[in-house]
Order: sequence, then structure tokens, then C-alpha cells
Amino acid sequence: MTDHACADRLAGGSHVTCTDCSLNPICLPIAVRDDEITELDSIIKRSRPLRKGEHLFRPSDEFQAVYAVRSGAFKTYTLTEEGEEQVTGFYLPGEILGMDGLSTNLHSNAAKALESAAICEIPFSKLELLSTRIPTLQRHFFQLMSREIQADQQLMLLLTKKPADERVASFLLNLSSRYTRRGLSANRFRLPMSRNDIGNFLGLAVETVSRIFTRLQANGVLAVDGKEIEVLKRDVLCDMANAPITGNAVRMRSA
Amino acid sequence: MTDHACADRLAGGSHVTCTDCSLNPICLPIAVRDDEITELDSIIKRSRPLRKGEHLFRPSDEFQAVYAVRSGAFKTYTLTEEGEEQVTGFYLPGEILGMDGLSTNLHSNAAKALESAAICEIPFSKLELLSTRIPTLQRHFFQLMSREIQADQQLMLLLTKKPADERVASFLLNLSSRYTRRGLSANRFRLPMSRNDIGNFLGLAVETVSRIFTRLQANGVLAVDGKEIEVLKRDVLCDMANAPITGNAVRMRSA
DNA sequence: CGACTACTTGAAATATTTCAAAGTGAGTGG
DNA sequence: CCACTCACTTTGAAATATTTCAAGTAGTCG
Repeated sequence: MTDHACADRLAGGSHVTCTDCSLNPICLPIAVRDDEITELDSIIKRSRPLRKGEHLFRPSDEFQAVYAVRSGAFKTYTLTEEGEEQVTGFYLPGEILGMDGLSTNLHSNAAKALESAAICEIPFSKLELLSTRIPTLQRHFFQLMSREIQADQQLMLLLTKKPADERVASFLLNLSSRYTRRGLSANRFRLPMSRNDIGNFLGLAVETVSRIFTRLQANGVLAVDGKEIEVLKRDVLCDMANAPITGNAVRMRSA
Repeated sequence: MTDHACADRLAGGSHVTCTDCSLNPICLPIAVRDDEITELDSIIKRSRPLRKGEHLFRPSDEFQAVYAVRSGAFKTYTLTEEGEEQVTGFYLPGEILGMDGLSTNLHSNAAKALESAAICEIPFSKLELLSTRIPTLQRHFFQLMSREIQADQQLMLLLTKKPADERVASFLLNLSSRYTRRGLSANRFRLPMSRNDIGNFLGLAVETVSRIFTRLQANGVLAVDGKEIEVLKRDVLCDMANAPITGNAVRMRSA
């Protein structure tokens, strides 16, 4: 039922190497040599799986590592002064999170598992050291952060200039393209997050998100069954999102 | 009248070194040794000044360098599919821009001088190389990008959860704190950007921004004279922004 | 099975936008 | 140096998308 059998053999201590991991084309730079991968591999800890709702880190936690999602999904969020949540991103298998906190040595975000999840923990000090010796790796992380910045800017554009439908459409297409990258179906997937999280992330009230889903369903654009989504008219969805009609969408927050 | 006599002797070819530059505590890591600064210095080009309205780079320009603002100010922006502008940030002296484009080797933003400006151009390939030898430098740039991500997230929070007044208040306090960092007055400064740019950046219509400025003026919180701003009741402004009443504000987009 | 949380739906309330128009200012050329 | 233009800014009134409030309906988990 759950689809996180994706990170090759599941967690449980069985030591899957980066070389073996099916996600490595997503989370590692292509150009790293085999011996270098091995070196990287040696600093990575494959930690215990997290249960739904568990935190990987919280705001003010010391920044020690970045994390690659092996299976499951995470949301990151900050808290406002009044204590309300602000969802800053979603992370799927192969994507890397935790680079907030690099600037202050304290995490500014919290990261919470949206479902059972497994991660690879990459101690940052070691990664940093390794990066001075493997320029490709240094560049990879520069690029990773640069992509995050670009994604955030795309999102800002969405938030400031686009109506609710377009935000939701873009969001769905973005997720879709991220599933595609892992070889999963572009048009049938399961949302790991709640409507509430989606609304929060997109700057919309839950009710608005809900209404848009029902409308899209009524128009025959989507078949919605709870968190299960099927895209029936991708072209319409792309139109709504102002994205090129072809398969994959605006990138919003990858890693 | 213009206040960009700040980058020590002005441009014009007179070779000001990083060591001499009054901005170096802002744009360089503290821990870089003298001989290392000299090395960094040798790869930096101090380019001709730009006139108001000139572009430093445009979307799709090849990514070759990052830029430290020496004097003046820049805005960065992207274009939507429909060709409208989306302002993504403002950059003041001592701050570094151009790291978008790192991921694709093409700039995704445009950078435009908001007034006469001078910059230090830092060729990225050389910087990258140098970073492998000077770990402090590598970390500095990691941190720079991390800070940009954090700033973007703060901004997203503002955009999705906060009413117009709070956005403007936060914006002003943010600018104020950035001026303070350069030793300038916290409560009297000149906005280098238009109301339009502010609105665009904050996800508000120009008219809304204008109305808020007039209201703040009416309440005696600000004295507004065109782009010249004086903060009369900082505490009120901080309240509006939900920021600690003390001097400096939420960081939004520094560098 | 009951209690909770998540989701949906409708109707009223509201902040912000849009449209329209007038005022201000800065820069240009006569 | 003045007049003129163009771009920016301000202000008001009407329009509107989205939120908020309220209530009902699923699901889900112990």
C-alpha cells in the first residue's frame, strides 16, 4: 500500500550503499567518480526510520547534518511569533533537506515526517571537508542551494501574482514532475500532505484548496479520492498553471 | 546628494583593495587571513560604474560571476510567462547578488541598477577554485546562500500570512537594519526603489503601498518625503511588524 | 464504536485590487 | 530658465477574490 519500498531494500540496518541506491541519480551529482562515491558513502549514516508525525529536527536545533529522503515524505515549516505554522516546503525521496540552519548553525525550520520515512544523514562538517577535496561535490551543493533559491522565487511569484487556481495547478504539476523523476506515474499519485498543509504552503485557506479540488473534479480535470489524485486532463491543468502543455511543470521546490 | 561615496574612493579605476574597503566586514567572512584576502582580491574585477536603469545581467545570460555591490542599489527580478515583472530582491552596498543561475549556469533573474552603482565582479569559476583551498571561503558562500534561503522563507511567510501594513512595516525595518549595518542612520534613509517595486516585491498593488505610506505618515509613525523616509515612532512600526521593539528588524533579504 | 481530526460546502464579511483621475516631480529641449 | 512631457505617486469609489464563520460529513485510530 505505502509506496516507500523505493529506497531499495528498506531501512532496518541493511547497509544500502549510495552506489546501489536507486535514488542516486537524483541526490548525487552525476560526475562523481566511483571511489569518491565510496568516500561519501562512508560519512553517511542511514538512520532509523521515522514514524509519521516525528520530527527530524526542530527550530533552534543545532545544525549538524543535511538529510536525503530515502522513503516517505517530509514537510518543513517555521513558526510565526504567534506560534502559527508556516509550511516552507515538501521533500520527497531523493531530495535533500536541512540546509536552512547552515548560516546560523541552528535550524530555522522544523522538519516533520508526513508518513513513515527513512533518511540518509550526512554530517555537514564532514561533507564540507570532503567538498574541498571533491570540487564536483562542492559544486553540487552550491547548485542544490541555488536551485532551492530559484524554487523559492518561483513560489514567491505564485504567491504574489497568481490566483488560487493557478497556485494549486502549479503545485500539482510540480509534484507530478517530481514523481516522474523517480520513474513514477505523472498522472496518478498520492499526496503525502494534508489539504491544510497545501493551503498553508500556497498561502490559501484550507477551504479554498478544498473548493478548487472539487471544482477540478467537477470539470473532469482531476479524479480526486482523498489524497489519491489522478490527472485526467493534463493540458487543462497546464493551461491553468501557465505551464508549457508538455508533460512536466514549473519547478517549485525540488532538491 | 547621492550617498554612494561609501565604497571608499569612488570607482573610476582607482584600485581599492578588499583590505581597504569599508564594506569588507559585510561582504567578506571575518576569519579570512590577510594573505587569503589578497588572493581573493586578485581575482576580483572592479568594473565600471553602471548608470541608473542599466542591467548587470538579464535572464538567460550566462552565469559567470557573482557581484558585490560597492555603491548604489540593485533590484533583481524575473519575468512571468506573460512578461510581467516579479521583483525578487533588493541589494545594497556590501551585499552580494547573482547566485541565481548557479544551478543552470544561466541567470534566472535580471539585475538592474536602481541608481548609479558600482560593483565588484567575482568570477565564479575562480571563486569556486579558491573555495576549495580556503575552507572559510567555501563556508562563507554556503552561508550566504543559506541566508538567502532563510530570507526568502521569511518573505514567503510575510506574503502568505500577513496583512499589507505588516508587510510594509517589516520591509522598512528590514531596510533600516541593513542601513544600520553599514553604520548609517537607522531612522532616516532614502528608498532606492519605487513604490511600484516595493508593491511588486511585497505582493501588493502600488496603490496599497501608497495608501499605507500616507496612513503611516498621518499617524505620525513616519515622515515621508518622496523616497526620503524618517521613522518617528520605531516602536509602533516594530509592533506592526511583530518584531521585537528593539532596534533592528526581521531579516528578509540580506547578503 | 466513539472521539478526533481532516475535509467539504454554503453564506456573509473583508481586505485588497482594479479602475479612473488628478497631482507631483524630475528631466529635456527650446 | 521656463514650459512640457513622461513617469511616478496619491486618492477615491466600486468590484472581487478569498477568507472567515458555521455546520455538516467523512475517515481514522485507539
